Amino acid sequence: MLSERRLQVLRAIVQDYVGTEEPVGSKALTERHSLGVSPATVRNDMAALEEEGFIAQPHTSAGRIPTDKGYRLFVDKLAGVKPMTAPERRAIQNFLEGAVDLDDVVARTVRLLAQLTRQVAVVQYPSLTRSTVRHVELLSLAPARVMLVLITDTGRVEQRMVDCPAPFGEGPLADLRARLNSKVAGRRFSDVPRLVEDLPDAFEAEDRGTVSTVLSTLLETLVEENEERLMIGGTANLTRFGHDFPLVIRPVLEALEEQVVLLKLLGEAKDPGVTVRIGHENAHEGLNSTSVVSVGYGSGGEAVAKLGVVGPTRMDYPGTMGAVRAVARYVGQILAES
Amino acid sequence: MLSERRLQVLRAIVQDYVGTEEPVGSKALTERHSLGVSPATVRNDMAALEEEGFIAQPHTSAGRIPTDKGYRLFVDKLAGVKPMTAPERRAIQNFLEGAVDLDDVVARTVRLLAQLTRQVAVVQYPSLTRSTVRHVELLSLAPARVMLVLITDTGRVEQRMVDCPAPFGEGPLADLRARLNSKVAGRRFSDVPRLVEDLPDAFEAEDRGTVSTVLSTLLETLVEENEERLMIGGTANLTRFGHDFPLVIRPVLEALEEQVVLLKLLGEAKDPGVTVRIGHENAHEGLNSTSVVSVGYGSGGEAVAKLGVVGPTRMDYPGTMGAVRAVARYVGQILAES
DNA sequence: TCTGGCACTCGCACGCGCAGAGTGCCAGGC
DNA sequence: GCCTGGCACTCTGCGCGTGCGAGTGCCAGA
Repeated sequence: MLSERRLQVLRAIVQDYVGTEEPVGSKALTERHSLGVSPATVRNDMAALEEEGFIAQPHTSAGRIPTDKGYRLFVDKLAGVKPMTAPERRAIQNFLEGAVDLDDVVARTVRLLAQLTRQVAVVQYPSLTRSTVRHVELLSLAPARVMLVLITDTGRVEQRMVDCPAPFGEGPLADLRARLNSKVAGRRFSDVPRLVEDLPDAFEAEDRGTVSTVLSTLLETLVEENEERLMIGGTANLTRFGHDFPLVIRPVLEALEEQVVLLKLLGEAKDPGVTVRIGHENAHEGLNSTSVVSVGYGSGGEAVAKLGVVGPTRMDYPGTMGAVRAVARYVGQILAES
Repeated sequence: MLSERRLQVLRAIVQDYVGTEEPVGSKALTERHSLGVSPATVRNDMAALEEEGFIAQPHTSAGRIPTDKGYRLFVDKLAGVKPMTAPERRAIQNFLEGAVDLDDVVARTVRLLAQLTRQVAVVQYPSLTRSTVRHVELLSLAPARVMLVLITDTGRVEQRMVDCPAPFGEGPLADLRARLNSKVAGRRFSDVPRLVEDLPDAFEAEDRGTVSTVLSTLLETLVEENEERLMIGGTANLTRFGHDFPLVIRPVLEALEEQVVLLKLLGEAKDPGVTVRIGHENAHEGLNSTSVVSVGYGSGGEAVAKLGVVGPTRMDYPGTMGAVRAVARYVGQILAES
């Protein structure tokens, strides 16, 4: 196992490299951190760290830079989560409280995260399947045309147009609306299919087709929107990625446009706390030189969606993790209130 | 005035430069375009074009590149709009027809535009103020809490939570819903304020406060959402901007995140047809080295919103204009159908 | 186990010269 | 009057060699 001092050396290397963006040498280390030993000793430690794969040199006779494995150790063992200061927390809260609706909450969250971390922010809309139904509304727009509006407890609204196989009167429509709501209001989305199963039986034969059509549209909405939406912001921060960035930035931008990729990325984070995926730990190739810091957020105790940031592996992990955690917490509060 | 041949030379320069991304010289020009004259003659023409400010050389003894003014002349006089081929048109139509709701229409449009033009696509959501009301729905969520749902003829849905000053029964709520819809359904949003003015008078004194609150939330929604939403896509295409791109790309990404800037940009395009703003013609500084090609689209004869692309001034104008125009046309059709 | 010293390696910045592309201009021809 | 071929000139980009400095690895001694 690595000695205490070697871990200190690794921590110092990570911190310096994150700050300067340049390979760090033994002399510079002893000057900037009071390690209490000489550069020569540090050199031996560095050789050992390199042997173990925690650091590497870009080329002989350059300083060392941390590897993905080095960052991993740093995040797991050497660094905590840096909490936000009180003024920062107040600012976050104030900014989020100005939101007028769910879209606005998400939009503000993205901006906030991007600003705080100076990285690319990704916020997932509160998931439908893990939410509960607040209300289902049916509107008759034409004799054989119904609009279905679905409202979740997180304030999300989905609507669909339904073309009915036969004209559908106001009476049966009101009936369906009432029955539907009494069945599903307050229930989780995942329970809905089971709950509405026998609803058509309560209707006259002539309306049964229409009722089934409406219900299947409702179920479709649940499934389709399970493929959830995201909002992204702070892409301008990509320009601070590094010097060589034309090659790096391209796949990142592409990955960011692939919602599926991003959702998978966020979905992989299973821990209750902040999750960090470093470099090659990300399954997607384009993100091999980035790190993803993500966390779940929710209106109650349970996470209904994820949010996070994407940045260079060379990032300020403690600060980023602190910001991500704080934002998630306050977004959860805002959602619970509304 | 410039002679016919000089215009030909300018056209050839623009075409070559757009293709190769490199300054074009007199010799290359005569080889690739059958101008029927020698390089020396072309050189004289180029000198004249430079004198007039249509082209410039990056440095002495390099070829010429078009200036913003040169592109302007090219777009206005020398190039038409390249129509899409029949297969392309079919592909566009097929792709857009798969959309399930408005969000999806917009999302697909963005992807389509980005793919067709290989540039950054911007699509504005159909505007509220220029739309008409299809339906207003009021849902009682708690004794003193009402959800307001607004549905437009373009399929857009907006919702707001209303905290009432006093409990509001189902009876008055149904009454308000009916009166409200009979007043505003089918009317333009801009007419709504006038139409609902005297609605509170029809209610009992105890409910009037609540009715006013609901109405003012409705009006607020109209105003706030007048600040309209956008969707952006194809940012990965920014990497094809040029070699020097770190400096160029940054302000562009920043501008793209400022919805206000983009909305203004699209808003400036007043023509009924495709509008092109080249380089410094764009008011926003960050976009001084980009061109914006935009056009209005709408479900009926009238434009309800804009869409367009942002790319390097060195772009294929005829092709881009053709793609933008075609996509706008088909999106309009899709919206009219739904 | 740590330290100071020393030789060694390499990347990088700098200066130089050369080749190539492209221009401007001029004198001559149609 | 306009076009053309020829010629001298200018500039950039590239390859090459050199010197410098940062940083390392190793070793002997405390």
